[in-house]
Amino acid sequence: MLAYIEAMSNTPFVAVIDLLRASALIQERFAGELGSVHGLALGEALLLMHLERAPLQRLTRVDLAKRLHASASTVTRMAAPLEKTGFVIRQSDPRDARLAYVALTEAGLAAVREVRQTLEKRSAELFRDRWSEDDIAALAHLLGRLTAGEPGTLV
Amino acid sequence: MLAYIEAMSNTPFVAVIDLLRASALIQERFAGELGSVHGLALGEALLLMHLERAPLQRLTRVDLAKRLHASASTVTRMAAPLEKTGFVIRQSDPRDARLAYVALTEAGLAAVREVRQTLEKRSAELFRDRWSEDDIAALAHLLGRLTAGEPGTLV
DNA sequence: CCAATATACTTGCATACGGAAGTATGTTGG
DNA sequence: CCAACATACTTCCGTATGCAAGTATATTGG
Repeated sequence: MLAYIEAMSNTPFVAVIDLLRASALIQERFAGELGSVHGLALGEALLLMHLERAPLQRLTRVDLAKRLHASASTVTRMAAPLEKTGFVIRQSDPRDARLAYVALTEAGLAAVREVRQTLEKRSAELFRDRWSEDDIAALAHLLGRLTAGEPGTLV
Repeated sequence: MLAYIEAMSNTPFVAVIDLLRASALIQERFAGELGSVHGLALGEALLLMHLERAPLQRLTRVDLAKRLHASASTVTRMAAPLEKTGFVIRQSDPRDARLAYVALTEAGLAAVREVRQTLEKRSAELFRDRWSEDDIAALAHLLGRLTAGEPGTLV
């Protein structure tokens, strides 16, 4: 009862805690199939999805870092194996030699489209039980407001 | 426009993607102050909060692992520095010698209460702009449905 | 023009994580 | 009773991450 009262008076905190728990749950549930079926980590999939939605389907490493909420060094190291697989290639900017774009290849585009389908399937399964279309839409809308200020689009 | 149509027909996917992004955003924003003010990582704070809400304010390592969506080895290693700090102590079960409880100490209880206050403040700030009480409550309720099956209570 | 500063990226280092293997204890079926 | 299996925990190993430092290029202010 006390927990209930406390929860009612601390709605933002409850939302944040449940959001973190839901995120961990989703990552746990999605990572396995993503790795075994597509050979990609969740982070790599998100990286490719950002590229897919970017102009010219390419982004600099710092832009990717901001979109992925990761450090620049992490992006550098994430790009290396994807480059080796042939999903991305390195491109330089003739006007600014500091920039090293991570650009999606044809193979990468094909891969990210398959990955997206897998993620869509699993996402739908997540709400299969006792969730109305309106509930899901409401959740998506509210979460969208939280991420409204973030750079980049993934869907 | 195409993205808009696609988004509308893939609401579960949109919700999942935005949930992951919101989670990364929150972790990024909370981790700094949590570390500098309380000397704790976000994961350590969640561990202590689980202990605070558990019966006898203690849990076995496997229970903690389930609640934290972490591996058993991770919990073992997370508990070590907390034990060194004096926030938790190791307890054994007289009936089952395999069990090694992680139990909250008085110092740990004091620490987790302060951490909780910090998290509550930051959580409130997250919704300070353009969020009505009803919006926050709706979000908390929907996220609560996602984590309803999870073991343990944090709020 | 150029010195100072800012930006983009990479690499070294310390830390954190999951999975597999190992150890210890508990449970179960014959 | 005890052999086979299950459970709880720890340690080892490979991998991933952030931060700080280093390099290279671009921009800015005098």
